[in-house]
Amino acid sequence: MMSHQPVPLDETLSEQHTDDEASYQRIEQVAARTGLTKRTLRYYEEIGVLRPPTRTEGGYRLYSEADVRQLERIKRLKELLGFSLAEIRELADAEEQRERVRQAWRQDADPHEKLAWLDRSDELTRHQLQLVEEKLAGLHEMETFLRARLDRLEALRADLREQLEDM
Amino acid sequence: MMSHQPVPLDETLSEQHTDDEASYQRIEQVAARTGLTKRTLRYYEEIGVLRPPTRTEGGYRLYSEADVRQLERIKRLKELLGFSLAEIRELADAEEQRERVRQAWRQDADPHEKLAWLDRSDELTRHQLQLVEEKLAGLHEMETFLRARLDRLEALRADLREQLEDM
DNA sequence: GGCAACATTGACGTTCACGTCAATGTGTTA
DNA sequence: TAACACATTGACGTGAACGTCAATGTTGCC
Repeated sequence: MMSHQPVPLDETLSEQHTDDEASYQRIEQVAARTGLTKRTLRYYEEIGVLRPPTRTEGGYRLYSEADVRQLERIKRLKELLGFSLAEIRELADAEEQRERVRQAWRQDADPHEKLAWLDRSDELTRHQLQLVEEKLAGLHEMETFLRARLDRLEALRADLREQLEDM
Repeated sequence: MMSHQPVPLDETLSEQHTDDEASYQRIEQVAARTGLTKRTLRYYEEIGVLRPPTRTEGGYRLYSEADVRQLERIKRLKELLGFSLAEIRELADAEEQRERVRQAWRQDADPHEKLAWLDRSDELTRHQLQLVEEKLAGLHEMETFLRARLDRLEALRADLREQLEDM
């Protein structure tokens, strides 16, 4: 009821202005860029896999470039790797935890506290890595199997060609 | 109403008796071995991702070792690689096509026909391989990223330890 | 041949990941 | 400031992948 420029509400006094926050985009744009639907964007926010973007005074969502990157990561985790949104949410939560730790890092001077945080971060990362490694192992097995089959097919083909030439 | 031994109906005159068909198992057993539920086994059969197993005269399902292996493949495709049952069904259909081609292989004497079949089989396999490669690439990227993070964490840890020793 | 244990087929219920529609408010442009 | 495109929040609908329950039939064993 009194808006002129589409200026985001918070982050105007953002601590680090990584020029990600320079260009905000509305939901339609982001949907088009990511290949997701508007409904999906709202849903991801609703269930907590995407942190709520900023809003205009009127309540329109304004997505940052960082948000778009996160959405693309989510999309890959889902489509390419078959993670459920629940799993993705776990990963995202872990990332946020890590982020908070990084923020607090410079605040805290106690090296023992810092070591504990490092260990926590390390553990989270190793857990994620393990998930990835498991899937990698399975895929490698399939790859090997399929390549072996291709080789066998090629051998058969060679036999056939030889047979044909001999006649 | 007149059954004595749990002898499967068909495949008793099976063309090749690969001693897979030697030990048939009932649904409970198979469920326990595969970690799937009985409902899931029936469902997979219903939607066509698993070819219907043989039955006793009374109608009990009897799964072969080959069936169990197929179920384990399906499970991996789903849980590890995130394929949908629709995708898995496509892959299974392709496999069956390949199987039929193999059966017909010895029947047909025309080398040109055989070459055409080889090409078809080759194409199916390459398609499957491509799906796998795509997922592999995505996972490798994630792996690299996570390993780099672990390295950075280790570097920070080393710094901290040094600091502590100096005091 | 009788009985407990396990199987079968419906049929309906549930969760996830959205799709779709309606009622209403916002942003931009003429 | 009127108009029109685009946004918002409910709310209900949907397809996939099963879970669960009921009614009934089968198998193995004594």
